[in-house]
Amino acid sequence: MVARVIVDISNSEVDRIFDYQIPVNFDVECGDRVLVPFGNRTIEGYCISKSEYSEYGTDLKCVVRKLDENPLILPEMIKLMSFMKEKFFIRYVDSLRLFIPSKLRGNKVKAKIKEYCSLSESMTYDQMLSLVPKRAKSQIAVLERLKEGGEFFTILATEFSNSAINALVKIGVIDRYGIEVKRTPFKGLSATDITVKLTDMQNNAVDKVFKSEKDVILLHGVTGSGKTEVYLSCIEKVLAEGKTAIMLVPEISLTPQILRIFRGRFGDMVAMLHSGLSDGERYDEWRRIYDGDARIVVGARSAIFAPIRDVGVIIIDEEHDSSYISESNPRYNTIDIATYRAVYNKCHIVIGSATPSVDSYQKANKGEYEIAVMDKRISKNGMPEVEIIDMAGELRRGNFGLFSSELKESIIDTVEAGNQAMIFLNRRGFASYMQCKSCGYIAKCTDCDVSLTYHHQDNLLKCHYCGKKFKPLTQCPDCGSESIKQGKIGTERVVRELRDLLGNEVGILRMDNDTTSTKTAYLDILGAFKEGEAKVLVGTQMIAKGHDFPDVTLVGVLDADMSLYFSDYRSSERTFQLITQVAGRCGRSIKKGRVLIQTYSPKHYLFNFIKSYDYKGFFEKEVNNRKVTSFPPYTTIIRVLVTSESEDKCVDTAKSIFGNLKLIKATCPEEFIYLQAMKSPVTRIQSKFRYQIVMRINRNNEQKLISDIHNILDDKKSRGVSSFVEINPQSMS
DNA sequence: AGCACGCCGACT
DNA sequence: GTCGGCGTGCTC
Repeated sequence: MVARVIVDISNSEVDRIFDYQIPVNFDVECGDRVLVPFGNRTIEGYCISKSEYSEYGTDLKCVVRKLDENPLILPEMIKLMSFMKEKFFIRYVDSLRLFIPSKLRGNKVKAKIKEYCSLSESMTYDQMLSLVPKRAKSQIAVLERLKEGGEFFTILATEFSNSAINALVKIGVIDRYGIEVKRTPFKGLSATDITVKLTDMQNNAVDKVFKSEKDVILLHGVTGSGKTEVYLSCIEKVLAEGKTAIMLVPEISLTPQILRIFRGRFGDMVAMLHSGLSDGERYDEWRRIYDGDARIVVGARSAIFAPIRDVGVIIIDEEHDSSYISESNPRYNTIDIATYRAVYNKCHIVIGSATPSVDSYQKANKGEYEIAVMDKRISKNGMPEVEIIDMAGELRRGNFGLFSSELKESIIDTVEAGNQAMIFLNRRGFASYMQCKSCGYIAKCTDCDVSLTYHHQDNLLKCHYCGKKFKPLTQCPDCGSESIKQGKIGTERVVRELRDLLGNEVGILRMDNDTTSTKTAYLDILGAFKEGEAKVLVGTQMIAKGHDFPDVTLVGVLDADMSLYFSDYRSSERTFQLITQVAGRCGRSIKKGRVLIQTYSPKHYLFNFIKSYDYKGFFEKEVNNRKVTSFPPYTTIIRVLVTSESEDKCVDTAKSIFGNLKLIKATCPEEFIYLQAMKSPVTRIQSKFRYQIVMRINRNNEQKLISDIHNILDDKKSRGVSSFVEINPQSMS
């Protein structure tokens, strides 16, 4: 027999099937991880199929050995691998690497061993007592304790002295040995069981999910309408049928809270998978799923690749979130992967959001997706009232501060009433740039073509693209002037202004990329806020999603128009989603909430839709805009990005690719709405120059064109230059 | 990816 | 003469 093998080398040159002879002394199964000779070395590979003979010939090398007892790659995942190659042009190996924990590759797996103590089985309890000196009180106490059952050494050692335990081990009365323990993420996390009776609205949604003939059900439910209960109910239903479930949330920071709820309902049947786990934790959780011990997987994007069998439902919460689209290699779209798995498992996908993406809502409108609507909050209060504050008016009245007088008063009132407030500003740091007032010089990164952000806490200028740090400007390096201006305000500055406003006694927390660098930071900040240790939480978009704080009665949005005028076709959509999501953080329980939005363009149509919670109105307007301007979902944007440390090489390669694309365009000019080559908006990142070719094409034969583009890039690749394709990119920097 | 093979420059 | 630079090609 011949094993058809993908070798574990991520390079397009070797991303194809190699045939190997299966020796007579052992067999190889599909999905097995194997060791194979390759050139003059021996490497790992994966058997993806078997065959009687090889088209390559008879001169085959032999598989050296199998690396695991059982096949690691499920048949479903081998099929998914081919799908990912076709749909996203992802290399076979890169897919396979997504399917298994990195620790397995190269046999780096080490089970976690903990020392365990128990009474010796070779004698009776009385015999033991006779061996222990009568006055050795603590030794006897240890025996008493172990009579009830074995215990981990570390735990035993906190209750009794080390020497007593060791003495008992020495005389052979108790055994001490290593046993394997699973590394469970957030082990100590308290479980909350919130079993509640579903409302009619929720029941209808659940019914719709299971009755639909369509694969995908879009659950459009306003913030606070109880989508989580619908998810739990769907999962309960499929578990009862002996099936399993996958539940995805957009951000790692949301996993603890959802895990808490899931553990409360389903116990340790729940496993968690995301990139924030340690290698050991990830391996153990993966193993629990693979072995069938865990039947529900909760996680971020990558959890869609969990090795789970008999999937009964796949749930994607906050469906509109951009984190579901992988923007770095390997690039894929989670909803497409989920759809593939759902079709394979003959189950449904539920995608939920208060603010669905234009793309998904359009599909629902066209009948491609089923739609279930929940338009009322669970709490009787209804949606919080939204007020738009004209900051230009504030300026005219002589208020040059960060907060409008309305917001200032509201914050003080909220804190005095014992409630909590959230202040949202989607910009971190203290000041977005530093500029010389006399000559206009702006501090820029040496490796990237971007201005540096000033961070007050560590008194440094930081590059938000590459992370490089610089000394802050005290004097202009060009003209020597000492008057330096600080650019737009960030979250750090907001905290300082709040301090001035509220004094030192009121707790203020900040949550953004800078304060959440450690593993438990999210939990610490969110926990402290939930406990009421702080009255105000300041944050970037991190605070917008999913969190449920019953005491929050005020949400303030600063600089709401900042993302509105980005030259990106999705900026209105993103602004609408972001502001609606933050607004939804308040007034979720019995207390009434209030939302204050500060902007310099209060007349913008978007704010009317936000104010009246009119998603449909927003959608109609937005989709019409996209139609008349020929933007997605009516067209597809393709961007080819070429980067190199050498600007000449970069330009040469980009020009050459552009030449080929113009030839393609000549054969079908009607398909192209736009085709241009240019410098990338950020011309250099991490010392690499960036040139791009952007095109907008009709949305019918796009897959063929994208495939051609990939072939062109393969053809034009040269040393020191890298190039890749992006479809409808989230950002164009 | 790695490793071998191969063809030109400056060195004990 | 030859050690070593990295361009090119191949891996069942």
